[in-house]
Amino acid sequence: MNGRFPIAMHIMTLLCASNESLLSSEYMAGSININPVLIRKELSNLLKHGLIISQLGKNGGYILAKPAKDITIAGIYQAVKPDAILGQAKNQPNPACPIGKEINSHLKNLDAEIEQVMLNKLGTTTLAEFCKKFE
Amino acid sequence: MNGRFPIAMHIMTLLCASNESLLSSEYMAGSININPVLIRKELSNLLKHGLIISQLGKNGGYILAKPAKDITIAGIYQAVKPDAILGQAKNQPNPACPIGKEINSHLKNLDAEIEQVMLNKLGTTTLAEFCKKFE
DNA sequence: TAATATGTAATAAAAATTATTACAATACAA
DNA sequence: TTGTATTGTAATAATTTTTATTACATATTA
Repeated sequence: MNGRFPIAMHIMTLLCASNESLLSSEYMAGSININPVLIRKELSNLLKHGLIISQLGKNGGYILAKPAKDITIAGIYQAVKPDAILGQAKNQPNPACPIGKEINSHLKNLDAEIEQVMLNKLGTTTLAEFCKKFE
Repeated sequence: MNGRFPIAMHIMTLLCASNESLLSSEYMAGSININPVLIRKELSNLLKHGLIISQLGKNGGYILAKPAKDITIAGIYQAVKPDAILGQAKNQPNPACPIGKEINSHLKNLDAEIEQVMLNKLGTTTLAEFCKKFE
């Protein structure tokens, strides 16, 4: 996992706290202290996942696509989740080894199980609840 | 998360399947298809965590430190787990922003909760059970 | 029509991961 | 007691991934 989830959470929290006024990528980059282009890339992704809405042109910016009480942390995680939460080996194991031959498929199954319990847990908190912590 | 967990699992599974005969780092590197020095680094770490035992010198190698039924996947994960399973932002958020100022501590709490449910789940499977899948 | 945003491509810089080389220390076996 | 195979680890190089920057087309408002 890289820094995408913290960035996505930061973006969503800012938008939640903005109380439906448009925020610019420049403003959010200032809060996160990161390059505006990277933010816009993540914003593109959140947009694609239907979590936010953008408005082009002057005075444009971003707002949440729906009420924060209807967005769960799980939904945000889904938008940025890596292929394998438990990590992926870069090299193909030796197919002549009885363990090496099969291990990737077993690890993949394990990964799917873990992702499920994570999503269950992350699904119990809404963005609105998370945002309340900042009051 | 990088490739350390898959490597650690591969090592532990090989040792479990070896039925208490010593395996060399060279042999394991061949199954995993990775550089022997990297394997030895991970072996050092597993050693430090008390999961395996090494024997120096000619005909040396590695074996499990205890029966595979007494080792859980959670125990293996603990040996290689990253600081933050949900990822860490590289940059310090803007302390002048009310969200930026606090978000890291809230994300850290969230991370701890998620790690706990992961460990609970990984704790329900032993290495012996995982190893049985390969029969 | 000027100004201010989003959206995105191309590229550069930095950081992290993985691989390699080298060699000391140890223990077995002939 | 000497040669050999193995662990253990440091130093360095190569590769890959992540993050930052530059540039600019497109859209919208005033």
